[in-house]
Amino acid sequence: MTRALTRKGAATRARIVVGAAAEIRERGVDEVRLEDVMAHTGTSKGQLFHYFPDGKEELLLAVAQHEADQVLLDQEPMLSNLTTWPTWLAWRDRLIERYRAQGVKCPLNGLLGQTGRRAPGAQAIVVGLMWRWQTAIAEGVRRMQSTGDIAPDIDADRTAAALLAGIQGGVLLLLSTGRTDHLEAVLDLTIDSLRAGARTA
Amino acid sequence: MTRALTRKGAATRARIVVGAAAEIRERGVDEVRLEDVMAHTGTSKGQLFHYFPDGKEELLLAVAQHEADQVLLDQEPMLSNLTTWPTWLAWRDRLIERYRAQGVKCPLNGLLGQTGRRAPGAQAIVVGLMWRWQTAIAEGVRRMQSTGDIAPDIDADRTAAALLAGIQGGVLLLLSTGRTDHLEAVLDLTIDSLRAGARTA
DNA sequence: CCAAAATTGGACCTGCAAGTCCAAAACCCG
DNA sequence: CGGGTTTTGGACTTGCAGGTCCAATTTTGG
Repeated sequence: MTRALTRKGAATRARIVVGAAAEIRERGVDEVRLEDVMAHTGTSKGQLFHYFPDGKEELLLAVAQHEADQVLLDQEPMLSNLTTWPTWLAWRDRLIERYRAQGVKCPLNGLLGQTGRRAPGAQAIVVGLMWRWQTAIAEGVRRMQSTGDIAPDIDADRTAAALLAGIQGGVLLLLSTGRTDHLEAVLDLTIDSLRAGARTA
Repeated sequence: MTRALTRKGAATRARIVVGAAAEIRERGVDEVRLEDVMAHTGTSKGQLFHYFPDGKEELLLAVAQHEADQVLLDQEPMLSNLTTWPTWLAWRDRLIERYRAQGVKCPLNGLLGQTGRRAPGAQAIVVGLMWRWQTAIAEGVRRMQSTGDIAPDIDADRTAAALLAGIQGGVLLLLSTGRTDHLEAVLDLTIDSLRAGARTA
């Protein structure tokens, strides 16, 4: 079934997903036609429906998964190693740098706003992404607590939830305003707050 | 020009905007057809294009403005009177209650994600909303500083920016997960942090 | 090297939703 | 009341994007 994929076929499929993802990031989900994807990836309509029998919806789902994975990969290796303050700051810098560079071209926006409504599966992908993201942050907080760098009475999960929300909102506001002020404020204030608490313990 | 509106005409126009807004909140921007609006508001195509000559785009813009205004109105009178801790908490409760009730049906999502790309004017509306929102919060922080309830060394604008981002992200996550956990965490942790700082001053 | 299966190209179909048009009805004001 | 204007209804046009189909070509495995 899924085993019916030649090396060449797999390559084409991947090319379509990556190309479509780029196109969508650039111009938004509902501005991208299948024809655009075809042109941009050098494929034909027959190929699109060969690799994605359910058409656009299935393609969007694949793109969503691809983009979601990418979001977390971009934060490595910091995100998985939030064990010292320098790492936290490096993570902070990476986030800001990444989103500043990317500007208005946000994969998440497309995933959440548009794809989410259509494909029920996309919802699950986003939830999965957020869950992994938040878990990684919470894990970081706990490790810092174990070394005494963060006060033990802090609720790691709740803090991670708030920080994640702040990041998402910061990115969202970046999309509207074009500025990273909000994202920076969230990260700086939250991290400062966590550091300040350490001495209290 | 705009004065060529009979009392009846104005009523019809308003009915269209309100009805379209409800429809969009319920089912998402790109799931709502003009025909749906017509059915839901008891109007004809002729009327739609009579009151919104530029068609769907112009209608969406009007809806966006309407929804944006509504967002802030829903937070009154608390948002304009963040002068005591009880008011802050009441504001917090109102926000959570409102978004919990509204669930996945979020006007902002539609405005930002979909409308934003299409109509350049919608972008401006969202920015305006965020600006007013953030300004109101910052004003609240400053007033609390003037009464000594919040530490004077806190950067009101930056704090407001972070809080606003947190709220937006919290709502965004509510859309994906269906839970208000993130929103609550942001509000509680931020407000607690502000209160804790007071004694330091 | 051959048959079966996967891959590819692109013409064609189809449905739908935005937008156009105009004539009928209601309304306003002197 | 009466002429001009606004309001209303709904049939019709149009373009387009997703999806179908199939025949040609390449690849694979034995």
